Amino acid sequence: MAKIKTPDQTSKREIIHAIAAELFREKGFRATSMRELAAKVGIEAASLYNHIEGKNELLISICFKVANNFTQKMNEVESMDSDIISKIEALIRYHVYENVYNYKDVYVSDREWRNMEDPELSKYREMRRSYRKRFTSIVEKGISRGEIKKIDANTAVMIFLNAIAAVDQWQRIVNKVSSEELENNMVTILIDGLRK
Amino acid sequence: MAKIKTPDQTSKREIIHAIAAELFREKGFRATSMRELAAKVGIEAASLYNHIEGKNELLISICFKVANNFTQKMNEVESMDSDIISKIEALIRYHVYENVYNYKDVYVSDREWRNMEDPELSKYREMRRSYRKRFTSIVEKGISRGEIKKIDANTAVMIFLNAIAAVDQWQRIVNKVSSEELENNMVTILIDGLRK
DNA sequence: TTTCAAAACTAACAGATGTTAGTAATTGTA
DNA sequence: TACAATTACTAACATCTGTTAGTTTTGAAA
Repeated sequence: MAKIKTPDQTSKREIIHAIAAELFREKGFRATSMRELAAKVGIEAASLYNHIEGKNELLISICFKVANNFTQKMNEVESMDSDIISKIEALIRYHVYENVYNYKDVYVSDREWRNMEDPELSKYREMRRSYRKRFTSIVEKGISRGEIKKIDANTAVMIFLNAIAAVDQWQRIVNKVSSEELENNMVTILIDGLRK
Repeated sequence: MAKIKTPDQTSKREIIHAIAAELFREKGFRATSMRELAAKVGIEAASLYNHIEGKNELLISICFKVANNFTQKMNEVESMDSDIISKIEALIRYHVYENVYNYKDVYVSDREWRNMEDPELSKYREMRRSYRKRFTSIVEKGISRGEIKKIDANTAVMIFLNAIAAVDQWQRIVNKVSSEELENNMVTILIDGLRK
């Protein structure tokens, strides 16, 4: 036979995906060319197509990897047997975690998903919508149980999701503060507020 | 002479800028073509250049308009003679206001500024950095005065700025909740937290 | 050493892009 | 009505885009 590929841990396909995420994050999906990506991988643009299907596939792959992770976490949290505040805390901590350790993919899926096309675009939108809705339901249950103030649940969820999506600034902060300390700060501010 | 331009309220240049902001918001700067913009204005692409200098100018104009607004507001707030919580509340309310009534420009300046080039890019980055820093200083003063919990001020500011930048979702919520109610929700959640 | 698939290369495509040149139409003013 | 500036148009440019075709190189298995 031949060239069974010595996967020195990571296949070339995975390397391409990783570098693509990096470039999409830095410059945006549209502003990143296949020639630029290829150069950073160390091959010619045409050679990329021995490993991937095309530019769109790269974006689709990144977006759904992230969306699936968050959906799975939501499944876990919903089936937790605990009070509502703890569930929200778990979600916040997971968002922080993903944004710290997986920030390139998370950032791209959050800011560049609009560049997908149907049918993936519709499917992705639906996953986002569903995630928000499930998050909102948790907040609403907290309100009706008296654990949470009577605020608009949609607004609260929107604040949370966006508060947490500041990926490009995370890195700067994580270098000063530990990831755990960051999680604690987030939970404190979002759940108990600023006022002493 | 000739054609002194009857400015039926808005000049064509302003119309072009407004439609550009709309398209940049919907599809992104890179994904919006001059031909598409021209079609929406109702003229040919080449005719745009009788009114504007080029595509980059459109983005630059939008970004700095917004940046200047926020900088000016920060000047006002810094010179307010009030407690720190009130200053932060004033900033939050201004962010909500801008995001509701000026959401296209705000969104574009927040998500598409990376597409600028030097020297504008550097200048814009510096304005953002400065704004964050001044916001952080306010929070830190609040902490040292005992008005605010001992949290990491950088994290707090980052949460605030991003919580507030959820422009595309704002509109959906504003249709259900009034703008004032939205401001109140934001202030409550961010300053006093979720917990009852 | 031969073999053959994997993966690299060169060359080129067809289409889209921002922009310019040159020209014709429009329109308020003289 | 005639002038002249403004603004629209058509045509074209040079460049960049993602991708394909066809070919050569590579490297492990036989």
